[in-house]
Amino acid sequence: MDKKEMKRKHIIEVALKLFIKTGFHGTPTSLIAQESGIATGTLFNYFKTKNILINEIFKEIQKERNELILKDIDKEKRNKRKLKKVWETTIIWGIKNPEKRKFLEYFRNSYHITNETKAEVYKNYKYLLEIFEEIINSKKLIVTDELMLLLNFMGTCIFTGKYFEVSELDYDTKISTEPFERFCKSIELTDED
Amino acid sequence: MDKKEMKRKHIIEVALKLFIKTGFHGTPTSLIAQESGIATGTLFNYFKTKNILINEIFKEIQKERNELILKDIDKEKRNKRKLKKVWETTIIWGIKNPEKRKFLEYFRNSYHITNETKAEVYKNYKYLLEIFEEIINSKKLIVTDELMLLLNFMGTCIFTGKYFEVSELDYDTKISTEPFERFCKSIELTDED
DNA sequence: TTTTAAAATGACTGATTAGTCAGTTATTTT
DNA sequence: AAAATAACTGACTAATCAGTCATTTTAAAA
Repeated sequence: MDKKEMKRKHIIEVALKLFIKTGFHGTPTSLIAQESGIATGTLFNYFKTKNILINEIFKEIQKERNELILKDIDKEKRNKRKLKKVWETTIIWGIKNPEKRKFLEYFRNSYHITNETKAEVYKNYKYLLEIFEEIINSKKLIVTDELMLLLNFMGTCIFTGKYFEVSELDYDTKISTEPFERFCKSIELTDED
Repeated sequence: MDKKEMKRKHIIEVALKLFIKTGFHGTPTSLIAQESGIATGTLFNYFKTKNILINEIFKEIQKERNELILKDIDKEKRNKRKLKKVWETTIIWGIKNPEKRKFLEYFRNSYHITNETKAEVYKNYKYLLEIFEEIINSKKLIVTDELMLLLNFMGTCIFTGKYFEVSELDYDTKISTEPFERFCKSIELTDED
């Protein structure tokens, strides 16, 4: 990584922390620059506007998280194991990266994030939809559609992550597996699937 | 309701819409006043600061929603029926009040909401925790604790609400019941419970 | 070493903002 | 009806902010 890219990453890291602490409009660009150890003017050499900056942060985090979740997923043959991998990686990433997780939580629905940025994010869920479609077909489940199943899955997963945050516990496979197994039970997904 | 209270409610309604559209710092108090049909100075007669305003909105919505959910809940004897009531009311309220739902979603975790306000909100979940504690004990479930079960329940419930939002479907008991029944199945909760 | 190009600087600007307050209007009390 | 009180008004202020640009510093090329 060249010097310029390193500096860019550093600014993103600093701005991300400030944004989750005091919000977008609550964080002056002058402060972002100061905390990054650069002049205000320099900040705008790296990101043309403050809006572009927050969108770049969003995309960067989303990309990093998604690549991690999808990594090696195709090595798993069985759908249950695939889901388990997604489940665990999502939760562990959230615990290891509390600030990034919070950033996504805070700004996912905010008006600062452009539709273009949001569209990029939705693409990431395509592979999960396909898995659920397959499960519905093979198990002949009576279920509204794969989107409903995906949302139930994500809901339980995200809120299990929340459990670790609220209870301030370290990650524990046993605790994390429990709600996952309950979800599988509810759609009759076994180790054979 | 007296005139003053009506005006207060009106300002809250206007500000709520603006806040979810352009955020806290993105919404000038002058605009809130203008859209409410009052002078800027008058706004500050009703709410001493902008921060107090957003916290009041938050508390008001949370209270309204919670009272509706808890209404008549004790009329139900069986735990499954109690949960079903919570489930349905939560989702239906969200569909009927998309702006208020969004407001809670956007600002629940934001730094504008004081700890005092947040503490008030957490109290609302006490009755649900008790229900889950009872279920765990009576069913002798192997489960981390009642908080985990509560979060799994809320996660699935909120994301089922999200399903209706994303798919732009009207409320449908059949569609809504499906994921609820799946959740019950996962904890072996039957109509007899 | 000298020249050229790229990167960084920070004082500055034009615009905007939350909240004030002296004065006005509406309402209630005497 | 007059006096007293309460509610409302909006121009104003002191502060803040995103983004600019003329100048300086650093790095690369000749």
